[in-house]
Amino acid sequence: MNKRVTLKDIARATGFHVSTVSRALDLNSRITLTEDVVRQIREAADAMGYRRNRVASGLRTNRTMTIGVVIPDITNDLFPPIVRGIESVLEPEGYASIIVNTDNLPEREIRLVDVLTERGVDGILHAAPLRTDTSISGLLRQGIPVVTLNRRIEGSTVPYVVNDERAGIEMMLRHLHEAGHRRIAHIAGPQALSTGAVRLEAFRDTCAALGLDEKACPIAVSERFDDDEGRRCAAELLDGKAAFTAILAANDRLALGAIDTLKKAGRAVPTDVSVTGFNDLPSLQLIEPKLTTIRIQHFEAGRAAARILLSMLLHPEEEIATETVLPVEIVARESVAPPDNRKVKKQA
Amino acid sequence: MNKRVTLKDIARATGFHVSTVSRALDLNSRITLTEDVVRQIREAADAMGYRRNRVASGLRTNRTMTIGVVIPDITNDLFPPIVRGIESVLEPEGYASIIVNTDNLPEREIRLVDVLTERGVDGILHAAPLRTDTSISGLLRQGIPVVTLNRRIEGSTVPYVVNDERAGIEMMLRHLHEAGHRRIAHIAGPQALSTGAVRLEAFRDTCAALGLDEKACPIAVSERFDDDEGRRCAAELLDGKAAFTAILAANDRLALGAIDTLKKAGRAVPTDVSVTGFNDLPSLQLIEPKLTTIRIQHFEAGRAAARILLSMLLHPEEEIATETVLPVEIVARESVAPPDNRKVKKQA
DNA sequence: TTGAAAGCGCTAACAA
DNA sequence: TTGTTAGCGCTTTCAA
Repeated sequence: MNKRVTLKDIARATGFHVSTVSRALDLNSRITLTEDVVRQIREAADAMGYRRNRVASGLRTNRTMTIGVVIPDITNDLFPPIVRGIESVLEPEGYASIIVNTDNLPEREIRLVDVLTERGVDGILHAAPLRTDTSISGLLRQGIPVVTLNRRIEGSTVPYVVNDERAGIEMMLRHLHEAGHRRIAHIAGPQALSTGAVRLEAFRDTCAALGLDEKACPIAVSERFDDDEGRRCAAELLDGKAAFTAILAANDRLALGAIDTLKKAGRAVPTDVSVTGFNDLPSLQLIEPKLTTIRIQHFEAGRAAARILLSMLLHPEEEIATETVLPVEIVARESVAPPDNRKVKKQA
Repeated sequence: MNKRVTLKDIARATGFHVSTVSRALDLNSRITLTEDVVRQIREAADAMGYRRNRVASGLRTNRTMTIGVVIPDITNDLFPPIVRGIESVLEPEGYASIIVNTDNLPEREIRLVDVLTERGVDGILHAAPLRTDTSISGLLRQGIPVVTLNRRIEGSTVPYVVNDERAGIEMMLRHLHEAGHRRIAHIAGPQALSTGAVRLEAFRDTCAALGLDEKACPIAVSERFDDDEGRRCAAELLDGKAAFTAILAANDRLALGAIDTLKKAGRAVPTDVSVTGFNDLPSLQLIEPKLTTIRIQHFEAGRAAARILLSMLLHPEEEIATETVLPVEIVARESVAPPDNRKVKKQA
């Protein structure tokens, strides 16, 4: 249980002053020291097992080399790749990250952002903030740099990185349209989350652009992005009076839940009803039927946001990209087939 | 961009001394202050939006209220629930966690544990350390409390929380035995990881206990706990001369990969070959055939380890549980069926 | 019960 | 090029 080695200890051992030791150990010090002195000090530091106390240095410099990462829930498959993407950029630069899970609860978000600021994080990466801002304006007032992922803050100068969700929904709807579908239902995501709202809007807009009748495109709105809500919304759609030959779900989990309900209702996928997802979760590869979906770049979103935050920290005066929209792509698999028009008529 | 409010600011505003302010704001201060003074100070602090600077208080008290969590990889489905379990215990007590991903690489582990100690974490929760200790003895020398999860450190006093893996393997092997299987192959996990080694050992021991012929129980050892290695090992087993009617895989991913290879080789699961997993990943529910597996308690393991660490931090003198073994249970689903003896004979 | 003062370990402006 | 000194914001011992 050795006590920790401090600069003072090294100073005592080498005969130099603490400030000299500090400078010798500072990799990007502007001040030039005699090569030999630096060597002596570094060797002593190594031998004694010195580790810089970042708490002390953070207090002095006001930089903790720690950033805060705010996510809804790490057990949601979307976020681990984002976290690793962030880490892949920040870690080589010497930053560590404190991760907090908000569960999309405003009170939790407020409390947890306090947890981060109390610890003096140098900046915050905020993945999936709520649609009504709970904590970001407060952070800006404190002068803490913030970059959001997954969603932009409207009418604000906060830089953001998003996936091109509008394009994704549009591509998917056109894909179904080209396969011959004209009656396409949508299971929308929670409207309290930007992803849910944006995708629904894009769905409506594209329906209009394609000249699809609004009544032929029924919509069920989910409360959460999960299987259960997918099941519930699919049942709601089946119970409705509008017939449909395809379901475009706002994410993969909703799609999987919907497929489950369809199967239980005796509707085969994709023979009777086509179903599509959004996100391209890794686990989809093993699930039958293999889901047609939109691939978004989780890892890359984390990287991009981290790079922006980094440049805000290192070069505060420089211009930065305030808006980054990552391209998405469609992954056509087995859950889409042309509609069976005979059946539709019968049903309608 | 207000500057942060400090104790000094509150002292100036209220007319009291900083030390008085500090005491008034310290919830578990032993020192008694006049009720009215406390109220005045607290009100001023609230009004001014004071947040304690934990960097400064950490420097003074040597307690950062931050703990380090070391995991192999957050994108591995096992770990998010562990992380949330940890958080569920530590967060209410005011602790934040810095999470690092080692990717099971010793050099990374060493570097990242430095990242944690440099930041003065009060303790470390180490999930899945390597079999040969890379960082734990160093932490103990520095007097940093450590609890390991998933694996124990042999011949050491470090408290650990593990799942009862031996029992899991034994239950599963007996389950297959009772179904009539006598030629059971094992796809073992990486032997550099304790989970891989322990499960293999338990497999061998239980085979012996059941009186199964060693030659009837071929073993393929994987390099990683993933689908690809499951595929490769299954192919290796199929190419081998030993016939088998079941594969007991060391985890779910290996099992899923194996099923893929079996299908492609024209062997139906479970009709021709039964396959079992370990861990009970949530995504299994949607994958066909539904895998028979062992359910372990990820979330609860995180909670238990965090509770132990907490008591080490708060009551260093008290006795703590050095060994916690969480029970596992078998989840019988559809990937196990009685062997078709005719086929085995033909093949053997 | 409150105030004064020291100091945690480090960095950086200033001096030599 | 190196040393001196002050101080980041907080806690805590000692004194009043």
